Amino acid sequence: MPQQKSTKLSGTANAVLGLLSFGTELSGYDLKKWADHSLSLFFWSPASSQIYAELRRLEAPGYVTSRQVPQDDLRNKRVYRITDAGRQQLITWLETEDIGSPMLKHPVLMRVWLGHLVGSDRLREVIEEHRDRTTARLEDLHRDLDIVAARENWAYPELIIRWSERYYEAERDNAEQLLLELDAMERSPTPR
Amino acid sequence: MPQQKSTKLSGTANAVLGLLSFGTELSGYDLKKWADHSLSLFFWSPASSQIYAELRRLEAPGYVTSRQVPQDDLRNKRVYRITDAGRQQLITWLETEDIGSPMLKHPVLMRVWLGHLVGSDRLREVIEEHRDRTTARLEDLHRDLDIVAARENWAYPELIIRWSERYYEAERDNAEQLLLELDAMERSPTPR
DNA sequence: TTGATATAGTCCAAATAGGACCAGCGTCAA
DNA sequence: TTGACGCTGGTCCTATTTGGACTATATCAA
Repeated sequence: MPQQKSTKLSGTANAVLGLLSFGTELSGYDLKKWADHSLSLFFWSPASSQIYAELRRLEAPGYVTSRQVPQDDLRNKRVYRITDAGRQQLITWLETEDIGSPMLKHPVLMRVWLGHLVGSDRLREVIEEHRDRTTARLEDLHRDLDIVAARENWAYPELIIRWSERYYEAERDNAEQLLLELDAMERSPTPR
Repeated sequence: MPQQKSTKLSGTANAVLGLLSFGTELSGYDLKKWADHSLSLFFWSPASSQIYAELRRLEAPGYVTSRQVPQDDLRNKRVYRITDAGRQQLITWLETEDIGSPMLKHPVLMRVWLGHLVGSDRLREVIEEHRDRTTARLEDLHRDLDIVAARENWAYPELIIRWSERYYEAERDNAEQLLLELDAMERSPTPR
């Protein structure tokens, strides 16, 4: 019976527990794919090395269990499953950890901010590309929505996808507006 | 004459150069405050230890210069100024570095995503608080806009603030919509 | 037959966060 | 007037996290 010492878990550790909390058994590799696909919409996606490290750290206090699955005669993979203690730990974290502010890391806005160094043609190019990539992303999301909506017990992830759709729409519109304001700036008597 | 070896600079290093590129001489402490205030709108704000480390790293290849400023008889501070080489380095970085995707780290959405563990009252509470904090932030931003608009040479930062206003408005509306969808979910025949 | 892509990881260096600590000064209240 | 607290201006240390290089095998396509 493994002791669950109340070691503070990092955000990444709890994110991994979160992925496992939907019930399926997953390998580190699976977790990375899932994270890229779902978690990355609203949180970062941890590096795979980080995921493997967290899994080992989660196993010691008994928050997850693992077993070997033979793949073929030479290889096997290790799949992980959340335990009741792990689920409880996650719930406690969700309820007690205070909720920080959202963080945004936006390379396009970084360019705009330093517009005085960039040149407005290049700037416009960057923004237009961002707008187009956002629009493309929006279509992917719409496909994801169908997939997620079909599953049971996925009502909350579905909310996330709907939220993301609205988020990307706003992003696209904001890019458009930014282009308009750039036009206006260039026509106005801003001295250099 | 310091050699500027073309050592790759980290994102943080370039962000610091960016802050200095507006022309004023700044101490590490000033830079941290500025970063918290402006950079944090669309990029993260580096830890102060990180800022001091980057400043030392930027001085070696001659991207910034520094001088001591006596404060009182016992203490003095060190202020930094960007050099032409630094400005050129920053421009090169802006033009050649490829532009990654925006990254979002959103603790509120994390809670929503794990809604099956959280309980819908708590969830609603979290979202409402987020909406209110966003609204408050919006007012601060509006004040900042007046300050920034008054300065010359700050047209691009002004664009950023306008962009952020639209961003926070969308965030507020999205939170509101999320609350509506939660209501709908609870009235619908979702088992458990 | 060669090469690309997917699976399933490990390892390491460098970047980054974040808190503890230090010191002096100013201010406000008890 | 003494103490508490906060702001300025940092340093130092540890833990976290990233990201790339590396190892293998299997599978599919040109």
